[in-house]
Amino acid sequence: MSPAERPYHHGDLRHAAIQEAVRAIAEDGLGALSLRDLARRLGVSHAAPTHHFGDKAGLLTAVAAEGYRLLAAELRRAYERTGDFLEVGVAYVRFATRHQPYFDVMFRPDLYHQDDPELTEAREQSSSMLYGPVSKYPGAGSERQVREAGVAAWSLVHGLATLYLNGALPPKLGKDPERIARSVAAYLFAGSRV
Amino acid sequence: MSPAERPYHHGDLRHAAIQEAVRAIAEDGLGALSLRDLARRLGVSHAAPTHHFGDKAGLLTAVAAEGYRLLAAELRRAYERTGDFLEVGVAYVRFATRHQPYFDVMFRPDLYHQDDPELTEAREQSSSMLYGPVSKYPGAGSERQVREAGVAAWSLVHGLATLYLNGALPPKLGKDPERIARSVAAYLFAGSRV
DNA sequence: TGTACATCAGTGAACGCGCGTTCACTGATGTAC
DNA sequence: TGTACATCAGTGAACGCGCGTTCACTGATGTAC
Repeated sequence: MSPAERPYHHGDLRHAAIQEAVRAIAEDGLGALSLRDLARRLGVSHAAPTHHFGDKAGLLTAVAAEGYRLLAAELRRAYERTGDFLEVGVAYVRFATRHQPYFDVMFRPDLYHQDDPELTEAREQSSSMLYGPVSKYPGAGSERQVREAGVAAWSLVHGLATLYLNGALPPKLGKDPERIARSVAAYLFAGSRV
Repeated sequence: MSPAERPYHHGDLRHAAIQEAVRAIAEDGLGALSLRDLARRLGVSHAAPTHHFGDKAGLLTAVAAEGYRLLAAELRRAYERTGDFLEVGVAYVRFATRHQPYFDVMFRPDLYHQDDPELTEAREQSSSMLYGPVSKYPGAGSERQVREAGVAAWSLVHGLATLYLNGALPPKLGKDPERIARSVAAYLFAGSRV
């Protein structure tokens, strides 16, 4: 960017930094992310990001919060569109694979400020989309059963997404994460689904 | 350690380094592990670990390989003892929670040499313990069904372990990972289990 | 329409740090004869 | 039993690096009057 295109004030550095961080993680991995590299990518002084986020963990907190908001929205959309709990699980796996940078950050809570109010609210939005639908399932029993069934479902799709992203799944399953999710998740509650 | 107790030759630095790395990760997390800190803990020059492992990734390769060997052994033991596939899943979660440092390293393949022969062999040992038992299950159908059911089971326990270690599970489930695993994993193949 | 002033955004130099890796070396061990 | 020698294990100094954070600052913007 030439000096002419780079005015003193960036305009919307906070948003731009979050988006560029996601892009950088997609390219080089979360481990390689640094504030200085991010600033370089943004064409901005290396101290500028700190000005907005306080510190590196603050930046990742913002990324995680945005990730939880996006996830909640995708889960909600899937459920409203299909009314099918299975499709909520598929949407979870889709989110993880399409937005791996967000997903990676979200599940590295050691890297961000876990008590940030914006973050915790976004996380609760996601949780309610995971636990809400299962309680409406026909044959859902006690509160405890609903909770355990919800955790079973969440565990399955979370594990599947994680193993997929690690390249740990058997190659014969193919490469389409949504298709895999749809096939594999069907084994949950298998008896009650027929 | 006093100089008198510290002879020039350590004796079994390779093994000691792996064990101490595991201990260090347990205490400070994988992100904080450095070769220099490890050498300090071992009372050895900072270049000594490199002598045995080539580089940092080499050390983590050895840790991951050892982890896969331990996991395979635990899964095998659980299956031989109970003959129950559910208990293999419980053993997986037990391994992840009791040996979190190994588990953390094993599923960060970006940090080690994935093509190391010792590692790949140990990983295959683990896989066969995950996929073997499910094919003997009554009602196991086509090869494809067996594969998908195996992935479903693995995903569920892997996801559960990951979420547990992240502190992401609802508190009401309690704190005993084996108990949680036994309850939650029962929802898999729920119809065919009764 | 103009001016004073507070506020906000971004700069750039400097700090101190710990890291991984390389390298020529030295100390110890074991083996062959 | 002793000696020569190859091999292996570990040392310590040095390299260059990029990082996060701090800080006094300057440029730009908007608001009140």
